[in-house]
Parts: sequence; structure tokens; C-alpha cells
Amino acid sequence: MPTRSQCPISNVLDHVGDKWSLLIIRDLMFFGKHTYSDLQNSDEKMATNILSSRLEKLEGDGLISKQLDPKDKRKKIYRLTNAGVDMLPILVEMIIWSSKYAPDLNIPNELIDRAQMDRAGLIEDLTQRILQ
Amino acid sequence: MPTRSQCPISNVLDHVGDKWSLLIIRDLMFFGKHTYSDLQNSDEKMATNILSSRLEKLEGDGLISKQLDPKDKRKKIYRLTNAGVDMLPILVEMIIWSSKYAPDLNIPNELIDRAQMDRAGLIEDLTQRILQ
DNA sequence: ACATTTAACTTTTAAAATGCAAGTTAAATT
DNA sequence: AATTTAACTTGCATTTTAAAAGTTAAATGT
Repeated sequence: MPTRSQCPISNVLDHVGDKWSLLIIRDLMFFGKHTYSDLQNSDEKMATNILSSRLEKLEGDGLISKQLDPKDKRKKIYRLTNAGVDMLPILVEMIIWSSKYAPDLNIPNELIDRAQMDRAGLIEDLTQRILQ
Repeated sequence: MPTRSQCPISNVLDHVGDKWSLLIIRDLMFFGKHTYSDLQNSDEKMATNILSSRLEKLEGDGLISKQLDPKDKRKKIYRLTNAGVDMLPILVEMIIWSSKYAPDLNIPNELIDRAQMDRAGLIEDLTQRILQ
């Protein structure tokens, strides 16, 4: 994706403006997934070629990194970079939006409550948890 | 776009998970654009058929509304619904992310500073400005 | 040691979405 | 009455996506 404009919103969409990239980031961030097969088993079931090309683009864009698993050389371990972790506030706002406009979804109440009452603390805590 | 899963992030992406929808919302929100031709003149230059189909989908999804301009019956006036306005925090977080990871873009410093220091106030002010 | 399974892809083919240019329709302007 | 404007729609070539099957290297089971 070439840069389309100097707009900061357009810039983010140049990186993750599709149906899948943010779900990969979500899985790395919230669900402790780290391998290709982990990622393939999300509820949304993305096709393997799409997963492959998105991982390549996200790595090229500096949002995730890849390394070989020292314990099992067949495996590759995907991790969020700092730039990837910093997508967290965007995801949190998406969760809040859905809690308001699609309240029938599976959203833990505590998460919503804390997001309203102590957003900064929540994001800090989640960031810490992701980074370790 | 059918619902892919019960995930609140996936749900938002079902509505705006593409390269264009959030740019339409941005233009309605920040730049006072209200008509088809206004929207066609963004820096990113989306094709007319894509603009047309995105407007239709956003309206179907309840993020924007359409009405005839009483002064000029050729024109249609597009507005954000409450659900559309509530995408604002997501856009603000995208702006903040770009200010950190693509600092060479055109982002007003005051906006970034206020977003860091008084995020809630900023969002409230912007929401008020959008709604009138 | 050999066969099987697992992980991470790649390839193929078909369907859908996108991008560009040109055309259409109704309303407003000259 | 002729022209221009606004909001589309249509046709067609290109690109992207989806689904299924195939490949390769490493690990596991017998």
C-alpha cells in the first residue's frame, strides 16, 4: 500500500485498513497467540494465504516481528513491536463503540466499566501485560 | 459484510474495515463535507463507484444518514448519525498513533498536545462541534 | 530407521472487489 | 432553450480475496 496522503488517519489505514490486520494484532495482543497455526484458529477463520500475506505486510510495516522458536525449528514466533502494541488504544475504542452499538456481543462488563472509569489505567495495565 | 464473529473489534471492522469508510467519516466529521462531490474531492481521490457503494453501506449500517437538500434538489446531504459521531475516539487514537510513528505527517501540534493532556475534553469539544 | 504428523507456508483457480473512463438523469443556471 | 452541475450508474480491465490442494522441513511415534 503506497502512502495515499499526508492525513494521519489515512496513514493508519495504509497499514491496517482491511478486514484482517487488526484481528491479527488483537490475537497477538489479547489472546497470547504467537504462531501461524495459533492465528489461523481465530473465530473469523482467515484463509491461509491471506494470513501469510498480512503477516508479511505487518512485518514489513514494522508492526510485528518474527523469530524462529528455539525449541521447535518448524515454528516461527510472531510478536508485536512497540508500534504494534501502541495500536491498543485504537482497539479499546473499538470495543467501547461496539459495547454501545452492538451490546449483544461478547464483551466482559468489567472491561467496559474500567474503560469508562479508568481508561488510562486500563491501557497501561494491558500494555504491561502485553510486553512481558 | 456478514457478521464474522461475536468479537467487538471484528464487529467494528465489519462496518468500517476497509481503506475508505473511515475517510468518509473523517470528512463528514472534521472537514464539514456533506455532499457527494465534497467527498469526492478528498486528497485520497476515491473512485466514484466506490464512494457510492460505501455511502450506501454506511447508511445501511446506520453510521450516516442521507437527505435531500431543500435548497437544491440535485444535492443530497450526508450526515453522521450518533453511531457515526461515536467513531470519533477511534479516529483520535489513530491520529495519536500516527503522531508517534509517522511524525512527518501534517498533524496540528495543538491537537496532539491536547489529546495527550485532556483527551476527554478534546473529544467532548469535537463532538459538540460535529453535532451542531 | 521409517512412516506419520505438524507447522508454515505456496500454488492454483474461481469469485469478488476495485479503479478508471464514459455515460445517464434530473435539477439548476445562463 | 442550451449548458452546466450533482449524483450517480455502467462497462471493462486489473487486483484482491477465498477456498482447496499441494509443498517442504522439522518433529514425533513405532
